Amino acid sequence: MDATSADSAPRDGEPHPGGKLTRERMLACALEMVDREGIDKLSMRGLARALGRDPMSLYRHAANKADLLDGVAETVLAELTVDPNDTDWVAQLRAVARQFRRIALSHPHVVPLLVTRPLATPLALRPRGTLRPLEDILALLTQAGFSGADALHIYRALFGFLHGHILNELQEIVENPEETDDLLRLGLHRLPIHEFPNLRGLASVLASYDGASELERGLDILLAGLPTATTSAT
Amino acid sequence: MDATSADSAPRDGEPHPGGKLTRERMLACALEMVDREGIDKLSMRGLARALGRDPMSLYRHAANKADLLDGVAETVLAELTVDPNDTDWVAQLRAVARQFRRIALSHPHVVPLLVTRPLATPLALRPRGTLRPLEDILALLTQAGFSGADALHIYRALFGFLHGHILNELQEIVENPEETDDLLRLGLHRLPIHEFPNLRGLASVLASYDGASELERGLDILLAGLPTATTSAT
DNA sequence: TCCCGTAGACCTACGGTGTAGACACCAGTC
DNA sequence: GACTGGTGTCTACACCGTAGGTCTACGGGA
Repeated sequence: MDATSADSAPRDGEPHPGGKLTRERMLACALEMVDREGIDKLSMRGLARALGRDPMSLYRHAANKADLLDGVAETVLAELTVDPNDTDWVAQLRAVARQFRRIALSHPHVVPLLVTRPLATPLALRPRGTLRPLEDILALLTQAGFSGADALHIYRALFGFLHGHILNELQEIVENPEETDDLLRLGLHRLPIHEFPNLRGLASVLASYDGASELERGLDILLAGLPTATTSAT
Repeated sequence: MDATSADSAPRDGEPHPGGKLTRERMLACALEMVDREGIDKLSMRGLARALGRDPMSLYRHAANKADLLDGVAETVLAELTVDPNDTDWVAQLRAVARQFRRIALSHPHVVPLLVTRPLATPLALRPRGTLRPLEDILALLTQAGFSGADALHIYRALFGFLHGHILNELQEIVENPEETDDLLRLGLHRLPIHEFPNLRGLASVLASYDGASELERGLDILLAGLPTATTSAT
């Protein structure tokens, strides 16, 4: 009675294409959907449809929708790797920053989750994968000679800046990409001239935003200023 | 037949307590609900209930729910005032930063809206009240001698930092406020010791976070570093 | 005076949502 | 064989955002 399938199909003709459903597969599929259609198009039912399962199956692997979203954020953040043994802490932080930017830009729809979910959960209850970069950066900085308090301070300054920067960068949305005139491209002609003279005058500058170099300039300022604001090390 | 009410009641006995519904009243009520119960407890139907109207009435004053949320964010941001004629631009930016922090802390549930809504809308289509601070700060900085490009750069750096800072500060959630031991207060005892030694060791530092002074230190670094990163003025 | 346009409020209804609760099935272990 | 715990499924409930249509009051020409 059974078809060509391996030992995973229970009885009917191939009900579940790829064997058992795991949390990882569920999260991967959810991430893919979010990347494609944005965060509020993700529904439990839609996700189940994409996986070919019953919607209620998902609740075996996530307590509720919030938990699923936490999982998606954790999946993305897991791409971030920190080397706590790097002896050049400045270089390592720069590397982390660039990595973070790259990850955020490749999952723009997840960014609201990344910056927003921690507001709802006490630190110790957050997904473990979310705390990993924090722990590793603390290790990096204490090995570099900073006190725990200063290390924490630097972590906060760095990620505060990173979150702010990425929110800035993702706001650069062009309204009419095919238009050549910057004012029209950005839709700024809609603003009344006498109320927003400065803003309208900056069309060309707005249009030429360069996120990568903006990040570097910010890092320059931050990393130059940090040691003097703490009891400096090395 | 009519009761004590003023000239606003049409016929039945006092159908609408306070006269006609306006966008301002609707937004004020929405803001109050969000402040009280958080953002995802706000529904059109619930809001209508609180206002004593039919749910569909709200659509006379907001195109849809997203527009309503934009309105709430705009209402909050309207509390922010910038004096573009201040001759001391550094002091003025500091004042704006402190104001922003105060506003954000008094409406913590709106913060996700403040940092997140702009990601969905091109700059020129955002609510006007949202663009006001930008325009005013550009005016302030160009009057101080900065080029338009540098002014925009400084605005971005400031608000990037502010958003990052406030997201940081609002993450400080105490799990068991009545507990005296910091480790238990923050729930850090739940983390495995061998996986998160540094983080667990920082319980006391985490518990004594001071947002106000953190903001000031960040501003010191930022405002000291900015002029050298641009073609400095005054 | 009549007429008409418009703005505000309301009602109904549709197709979606998250998820509680109960039940069926299976693999292992005693 | 009986029991147990993880997994999948089905049904059902309460709620959501909002399209479409209707009723009423009001203001301004004609």
